[in-house]
Amino acid sequence: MERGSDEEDGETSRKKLRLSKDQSVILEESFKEHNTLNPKQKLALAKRLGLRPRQVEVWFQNRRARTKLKQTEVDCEFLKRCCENLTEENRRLQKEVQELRALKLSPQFYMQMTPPTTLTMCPSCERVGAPPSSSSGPTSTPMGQAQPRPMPFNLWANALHPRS
DNA sequence: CAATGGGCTGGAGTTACCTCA
DNA sequence: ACTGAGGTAACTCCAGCCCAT
Repeated sequence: MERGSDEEDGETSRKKLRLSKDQSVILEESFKEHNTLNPKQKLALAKRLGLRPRQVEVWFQNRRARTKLKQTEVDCEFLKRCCENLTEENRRLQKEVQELRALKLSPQFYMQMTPPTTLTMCPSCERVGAPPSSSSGPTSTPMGQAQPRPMPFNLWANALHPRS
């Protein structure tokens, strides 16, 4: 790698060059095609832009860094939304647990209550809390009635495809 | 075949300069 | 005119890879 190259052609201080609009456009286009350059491509691009190969190299390094930073921000937003969804889901489940506990304590109301929200119909088998046809295995629960509960929604899928 | 040293490259972090509100 | 913030070109340092010895 070229090091300390800013004093070539007698310029001792590092002068900051502002790339022209055209140069930026060409660099961006090139970056879209491939975000790294082999030495040949670098040389050709530098020649085309009237820049030193080192400048092209630096531009690509910085561009990759910017891309990564942006992606990190996007990922961060994504995780934040996941967290919010999970918090909300947790709140709901806590509430449901409370309701179920209340039901257990007062069985006289049991028959009048509508089923709790998370005991909704399984989208695949279309049953409400019914056991699978085969006998219950080692996963059967103490109550003997709890079933594998269908997931209300897929958090990751929701976060990934919020509009679908 | 494994070890080693040198050259090259990319990533991460930083600095210096420029622009603009 | 001055200033602080943000953007970015250019830098340093380091790690990883490849290749010749």
